[in-house]
Amino acid sequence: MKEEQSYTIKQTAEQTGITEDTIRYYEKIALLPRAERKDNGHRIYRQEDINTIQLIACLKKTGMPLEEMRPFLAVSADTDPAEYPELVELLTSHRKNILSQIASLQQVVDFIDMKLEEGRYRWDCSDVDLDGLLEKRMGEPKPKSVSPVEMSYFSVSAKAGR
Amino acid sequence: MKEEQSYTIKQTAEQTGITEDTIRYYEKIALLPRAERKDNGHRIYRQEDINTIQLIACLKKTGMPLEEMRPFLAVSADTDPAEYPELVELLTSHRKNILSQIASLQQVVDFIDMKLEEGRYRWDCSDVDLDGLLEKRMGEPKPKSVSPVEMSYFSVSAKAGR
DNA sequence: CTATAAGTTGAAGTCGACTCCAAGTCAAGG
DNA sequence: CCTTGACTTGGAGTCGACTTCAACTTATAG
Repeated sequence: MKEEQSYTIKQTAEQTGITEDTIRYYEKIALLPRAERKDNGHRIYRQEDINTIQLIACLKKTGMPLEEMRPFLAVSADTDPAEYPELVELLTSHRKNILSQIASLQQVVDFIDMKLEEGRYRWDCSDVDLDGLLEKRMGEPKPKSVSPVEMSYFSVSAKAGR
Repeated sequence: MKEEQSYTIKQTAEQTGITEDTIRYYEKIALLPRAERKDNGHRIYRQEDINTIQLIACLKKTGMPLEEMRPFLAVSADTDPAEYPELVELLTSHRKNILSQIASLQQVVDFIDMKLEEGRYRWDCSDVDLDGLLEKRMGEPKPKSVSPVEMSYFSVSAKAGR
């Protein structure tokens, strides 16, 4: 119904938080498809392209290397994932990946919270119920999936006999 | 009560998942304090050191650059954060940081879930209640902090008129 | 007509984080 | 005594992801 709006590279950069240089770079390494050009050679972007760039930005935040993004960008376009079993595989595997990342991050939050609490109450020595400490912040019960291995640096701070 | 146990660099690498080379590298750039040496010059590590390395590994997972870790490692040792206001500042600010990272990650999970759902039910065109879709997975109500901007790539997939 | 702004290109440079290498030391086994 | 293995060092090389650069085109405003 309405003419598809288009944006300059500068506008696109502003909207996505990705610099113009980087956008061109992504095009160069074919992470983005070659953008359409105006008669003067300037790139033009549509909403669709901006969405793609935002997806890249978001995946970047998950620490995914650019090369690994390629298949995701294929999905983001118009592929039906159900038709490509290995894509479904990929999606579910990365989903698992991210969930474990979230757990990692939550651990660091807990670590910080503990350090902050420690500063406030200033306990000296004496074993303290760490599980209890973790439990009492936030309303969420959540599975508490923190592995004992990764948990170990809590103990250093808990005793820190030095 | 019991003699403090010590580990070789190899054992330390195995326990932390960080390679020997990388551990030496961290020492070189003084991210880790110079490790004690045996008479033959070989490094020896204690549990405390292993904990520190594991904290580094964990922070790495949050995408933090090595340089930014330095203050955190100071905290992890035996500093009382409450005595260094700028450290408390730092901790709370990074805490905020991580929470927003978690939100980002959750978005990608939602994106993946949506794509997967889409494949299963195969809707054609027609606006679909995205909020409803997001809401119905997981038990957690959670604030649903996803910004409209970052949300935009959901719409591309939802209509994808192409 | 010229200056300014906004873009173009290909190539080179930078930076963080490793990763690898050569040359050497030391201890134990055959 | 020689070899093997586990380490040491300093320094060089690699890799991903930009970032900067020089030289150029095109459109608009004064």
